[in-house]
Amino acid sequence: MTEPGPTQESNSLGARARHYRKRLGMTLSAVSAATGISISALSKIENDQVSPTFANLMRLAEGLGVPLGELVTLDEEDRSKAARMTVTRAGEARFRSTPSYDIWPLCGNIQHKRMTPLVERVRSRAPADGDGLLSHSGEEFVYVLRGPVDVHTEHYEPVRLETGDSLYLDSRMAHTYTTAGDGDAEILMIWLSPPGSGEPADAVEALLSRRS
Amino acid sequence: MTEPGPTQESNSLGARARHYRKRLGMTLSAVSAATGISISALSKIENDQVSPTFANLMRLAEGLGVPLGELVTLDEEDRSKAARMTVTRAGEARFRSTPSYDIWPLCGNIQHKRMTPLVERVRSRAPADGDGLLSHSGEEFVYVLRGPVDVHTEHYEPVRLETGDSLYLDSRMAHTYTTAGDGDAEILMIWLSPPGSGEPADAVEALLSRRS
DNA sequence: CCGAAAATTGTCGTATAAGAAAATCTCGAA
DNA sequence: TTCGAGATTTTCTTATACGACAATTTTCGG
Repeated sequence: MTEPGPTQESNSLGARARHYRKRLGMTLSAVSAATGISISALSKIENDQVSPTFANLMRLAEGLGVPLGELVTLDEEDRSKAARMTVTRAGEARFRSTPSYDIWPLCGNIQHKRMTPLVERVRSRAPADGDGLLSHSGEEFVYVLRGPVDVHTEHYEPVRLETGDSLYLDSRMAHTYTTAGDGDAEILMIWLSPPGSGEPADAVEALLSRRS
Repeated sequence: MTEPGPTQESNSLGARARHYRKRLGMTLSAVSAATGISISALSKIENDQVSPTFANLMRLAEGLGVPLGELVTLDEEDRSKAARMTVTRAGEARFRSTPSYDIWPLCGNIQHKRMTPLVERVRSRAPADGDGLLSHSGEEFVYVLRGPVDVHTEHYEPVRLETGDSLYLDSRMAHTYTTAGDGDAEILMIWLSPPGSGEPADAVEALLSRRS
């Protein structure tokens, strides 16, 4: 029965569940396989036709790779921004450097952005060469422009990335990058500061100072 | 041991529920009155004899004055222990497509990431070719892997990006990408969803769904 | 327009959560 | 120790989520 739709509950549990599923490009049957919940039950959950049990909520969060708190919590807070668009040409970025990296912050002239994009040239060949493993807040995504690159972390075995490979990691886990080939490697990194930590206006400076 | 006794949380839902109730010095019947949940149901929940429905979880969190995420989420150690990393090899990503783009979501299997990285192959040569200008919430960063690419927006003149150029834009401004060369172009896009999207604005979904 | 995949809706049997009331437990006071 | 009143747990019955299957409907690409 289609309730007159008091509101298009964009923040209902079902809407969030669907959101996370779509985000992974998964179908209901894929989620069903991943969670053990039947397709029909999933459909009813996403359409808010049932009130799922806690057990199924946990399975669903697990299968979607979303923290349970995230799945059930309604977020609030809408921030507005003035910034609209900025372009950085190849080679136009301002150059910075640390013992282990040459860094080109991208799109630095936009003010209210929450992601911090950088191109880094990796010069060191071993973790000890430069700064060692570093831990900081936030998350980072890395796309290898010119590899190979080795990723060293405190919890995983080193991973070798070739050109075109990508990686996503929780920055709180200590990590560092080294070049694994003959010459320098080059990576594109996008760093995302945690929600509470103000504008990443000086994010690059923070990174640079941490690394000195 | 001398456990100071301050909130040694068991990671059981019932234990947490009981803890929050005790902290308020409330009795089961008081909570029942505050939440509308029967006393017996509350007792069973606290003893982990049942798997409460989502409806009751919300009422319980409300009545206890605890954020729902807090009530259902395991403690901090668990959260940080989920030190996470994921790698996607070049060409390993799942393939999706729209009339104007071929899309490879990257690192789709990591838990709780806030950025959504994609590689997109841009096929359309004019904004009208495909989806037209698209507006959604959040921010996006684009790095051109193989150009040239034209960026069309509602407020700016079209911008031509060559290989290695990058761009940062407020996704709420309608925009689209077209290839400006002979063949297809390829871009790396990182989309960042807003902290609390009152609007179900999922870029992947928006891109994948033909129109909206 | 067509066909295939995905998603929704409906039914039924089963498992189990919710609610009401009775049974048991706690614990302070006489 | 006993008593008793509130607090909690344990029956019961009822309500409803779940899984399986089937039938549409919707979506989306060709």
